[in-house]
Amino acid sequence: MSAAAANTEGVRVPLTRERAVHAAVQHADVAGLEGLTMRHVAKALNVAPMALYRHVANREDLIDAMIDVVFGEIPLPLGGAAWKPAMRDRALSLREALVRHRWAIGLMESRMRPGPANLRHHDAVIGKLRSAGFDIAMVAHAYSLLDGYIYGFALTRMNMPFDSEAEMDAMAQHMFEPFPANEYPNLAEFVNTHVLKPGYDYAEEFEYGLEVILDGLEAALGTD
Amino acid sequence: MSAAAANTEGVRVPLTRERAVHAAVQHADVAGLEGLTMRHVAKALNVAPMALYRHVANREDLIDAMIDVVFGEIPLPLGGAAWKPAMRDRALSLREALVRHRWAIGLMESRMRPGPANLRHHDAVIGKLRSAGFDIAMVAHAYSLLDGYIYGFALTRMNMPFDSEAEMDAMAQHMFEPFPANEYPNLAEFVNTHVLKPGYDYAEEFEYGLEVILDGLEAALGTD
DNA sequence: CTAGCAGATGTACGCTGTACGCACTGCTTG
DNA sequence: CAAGCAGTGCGTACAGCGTACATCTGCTAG
Repeated sequence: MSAAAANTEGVRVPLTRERAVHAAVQHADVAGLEGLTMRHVAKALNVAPMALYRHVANREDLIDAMIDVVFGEIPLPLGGAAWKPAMRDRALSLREALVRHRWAIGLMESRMRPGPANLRHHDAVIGKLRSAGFDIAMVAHAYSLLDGYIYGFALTRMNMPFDSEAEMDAMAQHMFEPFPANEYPNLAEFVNTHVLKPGYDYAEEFEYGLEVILDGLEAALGTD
Repeated sequence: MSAAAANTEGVRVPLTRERAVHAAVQHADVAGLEGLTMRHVAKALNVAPMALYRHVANREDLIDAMIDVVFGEIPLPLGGAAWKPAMRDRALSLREALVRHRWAIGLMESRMRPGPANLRHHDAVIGKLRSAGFDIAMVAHAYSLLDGYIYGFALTRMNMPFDSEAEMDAMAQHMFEPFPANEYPNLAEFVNTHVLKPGYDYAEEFEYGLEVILDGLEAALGTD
């Protein structure tokens, strides 16, 4: 095989920052952030590990770029819609992106080098709120509440990727196993009659809280 | 030096799980989760790295135990107080614990092996809500909203440990540096006139959102 | 044809978690 | 007092990590 990068078809495809970042995102979607190693990303691209360093400064830089990809997937609230549906749509889009890219939860707001999509996103959201009559302090309140809730909800549900109810049930059993029955009666009742109830849907839970927050902000906006 | 562990005074102090976990918590408080290596914890205890494995199954098990220490620092809502002040106190205690132990944010709710303090805590909180008239579905709503907000707020503020305003200002400059001025006017206005304003206090921001959520829950409880 | 150069590579280093087996301790028995 | 035993700490070793550095390769400009 030639020294130059080649894909599986043997056609020469030069490695670029974009290709590297995309491969990294795809890998992290499957293997998580801990499974994201420079060597694995390189292997996915049919390239030597050190080749990546021509296009990214280091692993942190790669992750910064990956986060900006996630921000880029969230539509900007640009239209003339009212602030409330705009914020609701943004919250749902952001949540969907976080579900697609679990590894990004916890990193979205803690990067020291925000990318352009990141800044553009926040600029657009703030602009939407400002033009809807939120003063600066109220923007801060709204943003804290909304993003706190969105990221927090994603975070607390991150490690619950149970597609089937049986899987969920097994996990619950596993967690309670080391403890005597009835030691935690309230928790047991809650888990048994609610979380494990057929048809329980996290997405509905998310939207309930979102409405409470949006209504609370609307009320606060009126009394300002 | 004898084969048995000895502290700096030469008095023999047997290594225990508790001592190991405590040292790990202290180390993580300073060095973060990434800086928490088995070798460093061992060094802090004046012990060989592998000695830890007599008391801890592996690094994950150690972290599980550390998380339970954090849960143990949060007072349980036991008294006869009304649910609202009880939930407010719990939220503030939890937030304080997360500020003390930044490394724990993102791990508190995602452990597959919850410890006894963890389960006791959730049991007590659920019990408080139930005895205040929340039905099971309403408990789920309240818990999702409150914990989502608490953890999310902590998360979005995690990497903002700026004690001084000058430090905050420098960080903001640094983040905007690579971009042309006025490319993000709304964001710039927000950062300059609010975040960098003297006297801006994150704690106040947290409590504002907390009141909105508690009021929203109270209203929903009434109309149920 | 040759020079230069950008990009991919191979090697190597210090770090990590931790499997495995040994060595030492102090207690429990006879 | 001796013997054995269980518990605890240690030393060695290995695979895998991020990445510094020097080298090699193949394209492009003259």
